[in-house]
Amino acid sequence: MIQLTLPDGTIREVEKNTTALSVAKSISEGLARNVLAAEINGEVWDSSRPITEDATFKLLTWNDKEGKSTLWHSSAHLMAEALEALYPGIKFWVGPAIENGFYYDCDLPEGTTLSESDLPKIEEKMLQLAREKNEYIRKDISKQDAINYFKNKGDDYKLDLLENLEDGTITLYSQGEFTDLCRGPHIPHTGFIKAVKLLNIAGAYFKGDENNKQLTRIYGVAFPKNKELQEHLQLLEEAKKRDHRKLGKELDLFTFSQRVGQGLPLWLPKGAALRERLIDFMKKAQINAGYEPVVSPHIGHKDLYVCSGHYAKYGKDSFQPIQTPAEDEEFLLRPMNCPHHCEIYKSRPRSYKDLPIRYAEFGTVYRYEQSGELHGLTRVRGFTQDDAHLFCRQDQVEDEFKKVIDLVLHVFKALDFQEYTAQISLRDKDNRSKYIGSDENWEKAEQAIINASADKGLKTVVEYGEAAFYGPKLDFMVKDALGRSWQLGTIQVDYSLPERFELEYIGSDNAKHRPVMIHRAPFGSLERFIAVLIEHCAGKFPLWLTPDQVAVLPTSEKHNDYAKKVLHLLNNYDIRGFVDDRNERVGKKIRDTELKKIPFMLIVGDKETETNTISVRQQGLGEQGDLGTKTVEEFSELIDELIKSRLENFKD
RNA sequence: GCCGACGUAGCUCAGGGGUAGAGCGCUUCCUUGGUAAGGAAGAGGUCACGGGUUCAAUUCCCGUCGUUGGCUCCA
Repeated sequence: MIQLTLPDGTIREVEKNTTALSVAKSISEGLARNVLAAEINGEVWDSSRPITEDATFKLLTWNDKEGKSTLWHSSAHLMAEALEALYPGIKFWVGPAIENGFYYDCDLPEGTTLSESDLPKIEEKMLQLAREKNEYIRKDISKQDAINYFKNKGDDYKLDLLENLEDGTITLYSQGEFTDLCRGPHIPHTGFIKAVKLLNIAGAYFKGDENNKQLTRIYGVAFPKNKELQEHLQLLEEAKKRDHRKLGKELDLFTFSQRVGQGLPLWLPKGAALRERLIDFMKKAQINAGYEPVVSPHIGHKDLYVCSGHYAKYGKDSFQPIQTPAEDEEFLLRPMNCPHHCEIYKSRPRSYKDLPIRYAEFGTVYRYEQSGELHGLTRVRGFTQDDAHLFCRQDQVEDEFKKVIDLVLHVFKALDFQEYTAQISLRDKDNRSKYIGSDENWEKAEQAIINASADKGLKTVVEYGEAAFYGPKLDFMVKDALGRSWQLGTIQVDYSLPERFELEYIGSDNAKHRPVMIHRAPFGSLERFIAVLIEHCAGKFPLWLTPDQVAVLPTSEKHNDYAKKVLHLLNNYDIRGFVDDRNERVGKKIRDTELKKIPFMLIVGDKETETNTISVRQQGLGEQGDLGTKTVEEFSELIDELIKSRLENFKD
């Protein structure tokens, strides 16, 4: 007999070689029908694998993350079986479960190509095979036997995998007609897979290296119930509705032009105004936080970027240098603002009493992203960073970090980002040769970030080896309403640039010292930030930021003049909007305004004109939205109140 | 850059070897209407661009440009 410790701490005595599945059956048949795998001593196992010793024991179902990935991994095998049946001679590389489904990389027989129109056929084959309820059978195999098997099958990629595996640890899994090299685990049989959707086909380089052959990658997702698939598809639909490219067009915020060039956004009046408001908001906060605005040009001499090291690292893949005709000098479109700010720092000698110095600039930078990398506003070739560089003493790093964290949280509050995590990126624990700067300084800087984050009560994740070569950093990840994660604000310590630019200050000991530099951008880039913001709020921006706060709706053309007068008054109170003076009924105007998500509708007709008032309706609340009749002044107080509750002044 | 898909009116999209259609939007007219769609008429397209096949191409084929999913997840 052996002892199994269940998650609730109870201990169950069972026969040696019992399987998780039979334990589940002894609890309840219903449970057993839902068991996908089991966690034995913290390792995910097939539910049919005999347990030979005392262990902690947990059954995994669709409700567990590991249960889902087990089913998806098995679905990848099922897809491979279907592919092999439909395309004999196909070869396979790897087919893992991923965050939201699975994929398999494969090499199609010579002359065969796959397109999305082939996917339904593959899905159908998969479901047909699933209904056969074929068991996933695990088999230990010697390395030599495995090599022989795949050599015989002609599966070169699997032989490549086998090379790196140790004899004695190798297992095969088979279901139906398909056998794969696999460490498992898998679900009991294919019948658990009730619904399958293959999502797209993509090229993927063998081992991710563009010098290697490109394989065909098929992405899919699978579920134990058809209803879950339908829900998943609905979620994808919802994501499409929130897509910032779609909403950006609908809301007249930005556009792209083939003539101007790909990846170069054009901001339309409404988008530009929204952007300006964000910039003003940040400028105000930064002034309060002791930043000094600076301005520098969009190009710089090549030598500047040779000095900073950016030329060596990015020069080749960048926009090519601009030559001057007479002097034959070379200039680059700036890919970063920091070198310029270093030169501003260097413009005169600095004393330790001057530090910290905080230079801020909404600096537009240009980077040549590969055409395939471009994506809406999140990946562009010209963008504006809310950049600032802090020059400080080593002993000031922690305090500066805390202040920047405050600033980032100030931004998140104003824009209603409630769910965020902070990632602390530190050096690789083992390999320290790739980092520049002294061990001692790194130690101090890493500790400073950890302390500052803890002090501010941030939910943090520490990632070793994710630091930049020039220093550790703290990145803020924001989740949108659909749970997708985006990296926005960033704070990075830099030991490299002060070195390269030979930045100095005179210490209290009258000797020269090197300052520490901190890069920080709470928005990251305005383009990317606005994109994420659009998706986060589904186009319904906070009141202080939204392009039109009100629509004035006259009930008939007779009241257009009064409506214009109202708008004029509102403008005097810094409230923005427009008059809908179309020749339409008020019901139509309300409907259109509701759909455009404009926060307030101000209806004016005979009554209002006579009494010099407006009838206020709030968007999105239906009948609840009727706030009654108000004077313009009363309404403006209401707006002020609403904005103030969200937008506090940043206090240092 | 590479692999796949897509490109038809301002927007969303249908169509298909015989030179084009819907809804919304826009313009004009009728209506002057009170909290989610009043009615009528009209203007708008070299069907991304270039080449080929054909009596005939927006439709089929090739190329270019652009957009888009992916190219990190290692049995």
